[in-house]
Amino acid sequence: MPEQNPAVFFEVFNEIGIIEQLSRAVLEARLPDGLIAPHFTVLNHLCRVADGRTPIDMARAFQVPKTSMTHTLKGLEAHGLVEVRPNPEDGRSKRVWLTDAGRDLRSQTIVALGEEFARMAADFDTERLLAIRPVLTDLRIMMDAARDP
Amino acid sequence: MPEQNPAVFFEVFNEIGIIEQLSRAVLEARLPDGLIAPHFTVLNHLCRVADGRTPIDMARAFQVPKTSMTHTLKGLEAHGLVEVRPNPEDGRSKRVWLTDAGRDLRSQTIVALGEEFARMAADFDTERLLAIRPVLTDLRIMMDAARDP
DNA sequence: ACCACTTAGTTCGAAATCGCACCAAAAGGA
DNA sequence: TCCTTTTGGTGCGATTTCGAACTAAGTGGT
Repeated sequence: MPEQNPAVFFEVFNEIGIIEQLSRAVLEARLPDGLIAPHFTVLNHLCRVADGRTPIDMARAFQVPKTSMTHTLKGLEAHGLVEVRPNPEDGRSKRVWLTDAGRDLRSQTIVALGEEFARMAADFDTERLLAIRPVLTDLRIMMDAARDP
Repeated sequence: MPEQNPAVFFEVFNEIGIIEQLSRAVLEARLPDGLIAPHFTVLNHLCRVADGRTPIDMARAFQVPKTSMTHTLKGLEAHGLVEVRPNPEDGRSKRVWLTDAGRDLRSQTIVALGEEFARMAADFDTERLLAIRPVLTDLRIMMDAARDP
């Protein structure tokens, strides 16, 4: 007979914390020196979602302070992976565009990660991941909606 | 017809990254000023696993550099939550002991989190968490074993 | 006993995160 | 229009993370 035991949140969050750390290490091992996970996240977002986004849009999308986004974009710009240009429609803001180098680096990283994930898939049934994905997504949505505004 | 698609790793890690961020925010909102998640992790570990652990043991358990552990312990010590004493069995190392204040803070935080998780359980069926927990655990174990030594 | 090697911990410096304060531009009400 | 408020972005400083180099102490081979 199942009971609603909130303690399972604790255990799940604990595992998630460790997996996040390990998966971040996997990603960063495949990035050039000086680039870390947040840099890749921005490249990926611009590529998948919408090139030409404003910094504040992305800060909100990733739920990081805008000062952190400024800093991350500085790093990407220094590596020639994005271009930050003024926004002609709003003098306060800017727009961030991928360069060819940025697009290339993102693609290469995706490929390298794909290879690594394929190796992992030999040791771990991806069916089980398919099964938990919707639960993680719903959990994320619930928590996102619940955070204090 | 299911196929082994490594891309599901990407999606799962992405959700996990977001949930980690949100759950860390939930924890840190319930900690006193100046204390963050790693501080609590150490308190919890000492309480649950073994009081009197050496710093290097905990650094390895959490897979953080030993310099980070030194820093975290400095913070806990400054708040009077742990005591760091020399290890009589090994002149190089130290042992970390919870103070009463440390034990109390850990308990109170667990209670506060329990209340928060109970609220979450009203919006999210904990049966689904129970179901994914073994998958997360196995995934963590697989990745832990796979990381380059 | 000696000496090379390993191990635990710290110091130091670089990079990252992020709150606070600030500026410039936009928005909106009177 | 004028003036207040809001919004996007940055500069600054405090804290965190973490690698490199160092010290002190234990280990082990000869």
